[in-house]
Amino acid sequence: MNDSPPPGRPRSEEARQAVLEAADDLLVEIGYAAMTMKNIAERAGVGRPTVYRWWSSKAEILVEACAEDAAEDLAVGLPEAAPIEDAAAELVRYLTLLNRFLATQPPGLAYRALIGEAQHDPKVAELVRAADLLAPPSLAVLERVRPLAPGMPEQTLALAQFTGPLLAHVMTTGQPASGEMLARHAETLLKGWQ
Amino acid sequence: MNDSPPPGRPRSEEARQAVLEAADDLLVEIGYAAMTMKNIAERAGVGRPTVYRWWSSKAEILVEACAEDAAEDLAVGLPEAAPIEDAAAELVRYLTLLNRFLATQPPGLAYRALIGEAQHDPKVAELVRAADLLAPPSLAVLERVRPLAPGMPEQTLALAQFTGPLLAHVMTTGQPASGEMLARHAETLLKGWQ
Amino acid sequence: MNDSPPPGRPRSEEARQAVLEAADDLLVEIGYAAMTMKNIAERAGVGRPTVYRWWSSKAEILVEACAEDAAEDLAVGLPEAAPIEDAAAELVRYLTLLNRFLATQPPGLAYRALIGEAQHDPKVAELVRAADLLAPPSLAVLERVRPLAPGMPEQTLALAQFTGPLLAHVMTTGQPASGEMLARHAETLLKGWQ
Amino acid sequence: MNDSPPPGRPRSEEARQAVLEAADDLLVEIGYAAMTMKNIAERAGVGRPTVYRWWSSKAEILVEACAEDAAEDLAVGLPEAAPIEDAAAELVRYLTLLNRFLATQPPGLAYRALIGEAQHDPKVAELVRAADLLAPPSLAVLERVRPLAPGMPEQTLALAQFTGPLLAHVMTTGQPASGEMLARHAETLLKGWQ
DNA sequence: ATTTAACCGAGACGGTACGTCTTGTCTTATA
DNA sequence: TATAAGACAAGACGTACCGTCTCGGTTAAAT
Repeated sequence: MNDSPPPGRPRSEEARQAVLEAADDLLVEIGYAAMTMKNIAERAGVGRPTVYRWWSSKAEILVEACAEDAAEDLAVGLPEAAPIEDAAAELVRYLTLLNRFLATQPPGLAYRALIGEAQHDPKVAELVRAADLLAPPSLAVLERVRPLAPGMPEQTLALAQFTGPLLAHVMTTGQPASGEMLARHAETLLKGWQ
Repeated sequence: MNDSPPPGRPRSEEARQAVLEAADDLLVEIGYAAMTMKNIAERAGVGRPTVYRWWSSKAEILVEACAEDAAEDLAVGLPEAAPIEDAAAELVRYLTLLNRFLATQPPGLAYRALIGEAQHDPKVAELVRAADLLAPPSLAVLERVRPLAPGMPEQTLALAQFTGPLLAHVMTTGQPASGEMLARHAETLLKGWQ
Repeated sequence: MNDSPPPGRPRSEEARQAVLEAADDLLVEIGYAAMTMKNIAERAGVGRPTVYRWWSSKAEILVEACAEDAAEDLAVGLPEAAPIEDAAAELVRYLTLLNRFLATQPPGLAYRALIGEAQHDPKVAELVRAADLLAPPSLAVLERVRPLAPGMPEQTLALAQFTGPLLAHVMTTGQPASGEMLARHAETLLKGWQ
Repeated sequence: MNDSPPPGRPRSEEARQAVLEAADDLLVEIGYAAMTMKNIAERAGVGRPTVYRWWSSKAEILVEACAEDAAEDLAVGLPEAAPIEDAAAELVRYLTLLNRFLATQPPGLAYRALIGEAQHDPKVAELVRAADLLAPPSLAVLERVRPLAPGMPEQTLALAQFTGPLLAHVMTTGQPASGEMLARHAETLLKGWQ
């Protein structure tokens, strides 16, 4: 039914990409705090109203900019069969990935900046919650080593226990965790979950 | 040696208190994002340069404003002897305290806001790290149930495993954890640490 | 020769009328300053590029919109014979008409707005000069009571002396002149021209 | 009584002068239409809020900028005694001054721009009316050759008859009047006023 | 008692991002 | 080819806050 496009000039995909890339670049180059809607627009070579037409804040741009990249960076790429070979190794493998993601990779920096902003602004909190970048890949790994009822409490706790220590460590110290720490964390978890 | 006070009018303790209280109030009333050096000064009935003379950012004010209160809110007030009666109960007791602190109490909101800002601004990150509000009380409780070598890796990991899941849960969902979650978290930890 | 219509869709007379009427209406409703090409187009229910295709500024639209109306409003409608019955009365009659035109009638408001804009923008100045709304009817009346060589200096001066005081009065005070003022002005002129 | 200055940093006379001069310069260099609050501020080397703090529009700045200059340019500098020697010469002398003022001198351009803007904006109209740049010097000359009751109608008409034709001529043609035109205008007036 | 020096409040300063507006051009599908 | 709809790049709008400065006035130790 709704097979005719809306009237008027269609949205420029070129402009959209330029804005997302400009936001990515600026995050790395000057940091979240120094990013403004103004310099994103200038960097993208795009009019300011064009930015405001499609996003209402730099947080919204970043969410869109890093959602895809994050999924990519956190994809473990395991063989789907043969899951239970070495549970600890699988957890450590993902924790190592996540550690690098949060501490050094641009989408990880964006994620931390967004979680940070979420503490100041409920709208950003809702955005980040809706994008839900971390939970799906983390749960996918978790469930390879431990069946979880999809009900809230058990899943929620396991997820918090799995990634929470790492997330909290990186966010409070600004440094990645050591490999040893990750290994011993996995051990503890598996022992506690027995 | 340096026993003579500096010449000139001494710093006004009254002004200092007014600024700290104004910051506390504004955080609750309008939130971290809407706080500005300007409205803190106005609310405190203090000149703007007076604020800048003693603090260089709203983060610095908040750190000073909430440091004392935080210590107070997180003091468990246990009898110092008779430690090992029920380890799980002690952990849960502290987690409950911390849960309420982070999710509902003003100094806890300030702490989260500061951790958030720390993701954007390295100076704030350093400030929060230096104030180190959470680690001491958390470690105090931890060591009642488990001796920890003061060396970094073991202590750091245990601390992250203890409080990290809760901190991460509150910061990503904006909601307090359930009592059941805290209880089962303590159980898992003790089992994993055996 | 050129008797075949140009190819393609012909210009929409409907759109032209809609734009002119929208300009007229907006001038009265919101004033010249608040008029924009944008709101003229919206009011007319016409695309913005359509407006730009045919007019290059709101001044140009107004000139076209008020040219015809102005001529109408300033037509005295005298019997063509029997001119010299009462020269003063004829002058006063026209001055009264012009007074009302400039101070209260929409095309008069438009004319004043255009003369105003002409002080800022040479292109508008040229436009208004080319449209020449006031001189022809004023000269027609003048020549009924006083023969004027068509050469520039005499005609130009007489015209300025006749309508200039009224125009200047309305433009500087924003108010119409009083009837007495008009009558005494006509008297003075006739005496000075003897 | 009110002999203590208001608290706080006093207004910077330097900034005020810089803004007025920038406005004057820009009017001549780029014209009224192209002037913006922004480029006035930049040209003056002054912050934009400083401009808005003291003036609410470019018209207001121009009124303040040209008020003094206008009075100066229109001061005839006649001997105060011996008035009635040659009435026509006196009128022509002033008309010549006014002609040059309106057609070529910066404050005159500003005055025309303001009268123009007054047709679009009632606030500017009121401003220009309040500044009343032209009437006082014109009336001073008028009264040297013809006593005028200070009551409104007579004075108002005489003023309009004296300067109105010149003002209207310059504003509608954009050109100065010829010397001959001014001379014959003075003649006509004196004859009409006998 | 006077001097001195650093404090205090108030508020203007130059600067810059904000989010909105209009400008004139463009790209679509439709007529 | 003209149309309406509407997105586009550009840039001015007027407001807010930034951090600094300049005032007059206050406070208390050192003269």
